[in-house]
Amino acid sequence: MTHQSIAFHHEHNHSHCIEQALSQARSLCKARKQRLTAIRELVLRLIWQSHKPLGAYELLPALAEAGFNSAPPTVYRALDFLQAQGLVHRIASLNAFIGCPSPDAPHDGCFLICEGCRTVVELNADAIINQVQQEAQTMGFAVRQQTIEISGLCPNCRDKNA
Amino acid sequence: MTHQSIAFHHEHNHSHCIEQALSQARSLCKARKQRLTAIRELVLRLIWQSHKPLGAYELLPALAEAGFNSAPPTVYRALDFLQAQGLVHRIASLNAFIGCPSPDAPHDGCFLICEGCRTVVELNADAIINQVQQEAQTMGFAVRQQTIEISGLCPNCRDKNA
DNA sequence: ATGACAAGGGTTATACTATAACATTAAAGT
DNA sequence: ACTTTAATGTTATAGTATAACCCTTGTCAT
Repeated sequence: MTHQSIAFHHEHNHSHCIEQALSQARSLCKARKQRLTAIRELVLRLIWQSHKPLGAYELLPALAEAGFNSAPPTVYRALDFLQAQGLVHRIASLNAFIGCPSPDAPHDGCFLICEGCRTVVELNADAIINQVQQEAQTMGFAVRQQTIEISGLCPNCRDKNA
Repeated sequence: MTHQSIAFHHEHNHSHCIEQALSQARSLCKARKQRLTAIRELVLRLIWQSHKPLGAYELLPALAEAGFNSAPPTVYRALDFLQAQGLVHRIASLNAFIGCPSPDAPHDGCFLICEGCRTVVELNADAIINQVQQEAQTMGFAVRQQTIEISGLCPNCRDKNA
């Protein structure tokens, strides 16, 4: 099983995903002298509770339960920080957020979004990105950011429908 | 000048773009036995008034001026129709809509979005789409829809900034 | 230590985007 | 003409995101 396809196998031990994401976040923030505060860490943990993206407003109840303010700015601030650190990505086509499995280097994700189970996998898609760069260059266009979101059916859900 | 790059040259005779888009829309709808009503045609014309995407709410004042109801559902219905006919695309990363230059065959667009002048160009990006298909196939993922939106600077704006 | 400054968070209000639900009107087919 | 369907009008509301202001807490130089 490749790293990338793990999320499409619902039998995987997901607590590994969570713990790895959190410990990586802690060490990255430390190295960058950024503060992974309680709110920020909680939001990151909540987002990593599954491989399904969560909307900002879905996070608010859990913040309230944990005793924090649960007005929208609170969660958007945390999300802004996490995005800036590359710890989460925003999925524009879903208005939702997903944890980034490789936050070491800043990058734009390339996502496979299952319309059956809503699982999202981030591809390591150099080939696609290079292709985009090449097309853009032909037009004299200087790429700054790429939004690449592919919707369809993951292997599991495709088989179920068949 | 290629068809695709026209929008990045602001000297082009844009009335050609508008008239071509509208006449093509009329003939397509006729062939498909779909009704390009006054509201729908107006919305399409408004969207084609530039190569910059427009938000749904930016269209409402013009609808009101033309004597139509200008509540949100009116414009969203028109946009839904135009999207279904492939006459406009929605840009997810901007929550905005842009005219499609090649509505004959249904397709997902691949867009270059200039952050300087906000002009958007739709690429004819078979190479990218094939690359995406290939990556997805490797994962056993069945692609249904692609959202590919590239932000950056068009040739004009890039030169200005330099 | 302490004061100045910057960063984070609380709070209220509001902007922006999109759809639900139901009533009314207009068009198309018979 | 009658029926049926499609389109539009209308009101209300859901969902997403940010502005603005204030207070608290952490950081750092002195």
